[in-house]
Amino acid sequence: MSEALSILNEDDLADVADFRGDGSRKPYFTIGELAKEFDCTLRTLRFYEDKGLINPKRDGMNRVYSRRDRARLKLVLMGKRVGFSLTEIRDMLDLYDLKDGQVTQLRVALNRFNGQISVLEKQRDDIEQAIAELSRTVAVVAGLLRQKEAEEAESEGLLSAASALD
Amino acid sequence: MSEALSILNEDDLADVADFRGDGSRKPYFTIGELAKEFDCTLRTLRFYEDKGLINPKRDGMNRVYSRRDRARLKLVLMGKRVGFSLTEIRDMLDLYDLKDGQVTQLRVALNRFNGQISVLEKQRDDIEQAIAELSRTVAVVAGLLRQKEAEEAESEGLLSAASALD
DNA sequence: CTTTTAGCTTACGTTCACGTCAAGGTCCAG
DNA sequence: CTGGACCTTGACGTGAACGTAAGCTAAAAG
Repeated sequence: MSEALSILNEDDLADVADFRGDGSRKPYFTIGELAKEFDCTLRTLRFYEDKGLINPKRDGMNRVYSRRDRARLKLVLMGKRVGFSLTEIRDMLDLYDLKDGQVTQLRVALNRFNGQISVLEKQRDDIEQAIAELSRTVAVVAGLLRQKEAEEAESEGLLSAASALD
Repeated sequence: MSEALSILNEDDLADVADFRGDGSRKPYFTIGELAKEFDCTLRTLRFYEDKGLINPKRDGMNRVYSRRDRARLKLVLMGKRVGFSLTEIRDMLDLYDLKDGQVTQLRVALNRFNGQISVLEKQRDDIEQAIAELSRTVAVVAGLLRQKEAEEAESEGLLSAASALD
């Protein structure tokens, strides 16, 4: 089992992003620690292992998670938040450790990476559109609210229906 | 059944975004038309109706979708792409047609809108991070590939099995 | 007039992503 | 040495989001 090329290992990626001021630089984690840190259940972590998303070592029976495992988990949860399935996430993670440096393999990987990027860009645009829409609506509602509040303060009388757009 | 206030109806929102040069300004759609347009199944549309996401009128037995229904469907699919559950989406859609103009209701709605906005912003940031990460990786892999190709061109030795696309 | 097309309802099946017991192993404090 | 705390592997259950098949109606097309 050649541990392969591993272009960029997640240690680097996540450890950079996750630089901690405090001195907690633990190299290994138990399943319970990770579950608590990322607010998921033990079952979930075992399930992810079952699906090949994480590969913790063993100390006897017990799972031992490296920083790499932890970083991968982080990516998994990120992926989930933005709507990817676990299998999609596994495929994406697998791209990170290509099994060899064959030229054709690299080409395939590149294509898939780029594909993934455009998917993500589309997704981001969708979200931005949604944000814009919501913001506009917020503005309108806020205006309406101020108006209502003014009315309410002014006349303590009857309420008439004020609008009907359709 | 007072059809209520409906602060911003989706007609406006989506019709703006969806301004078509051609003159196809159909006011009503069949289930099949919508299914084809948005590339989903009839079952899906009926399912969404069951879940209260869309409310087509009926012509006898047959469903008749208005532009409003169509716009809502669009929002549903957008929501799905960015990882929301159908119930979350329904809640968000419900915010669009508030049942009355009570001040407290408006306040509640405003809060939920703003909450939704920050969720979306977080999501967008996640995605942007992922894109950045992937782009960096692409750069690295592309460099590696160029290097490999150069090596290969240099020594015209043996042809080892070059492909295996499983 | 039959067949195709499009739609309907009812209802069971499926996949994903876990939840929830059940039944037990290991180690440490009291 | 006994009770927690923490871990293990099954295995069945569950909610979400549909798929799929069966059997019916109504209209259009050949």
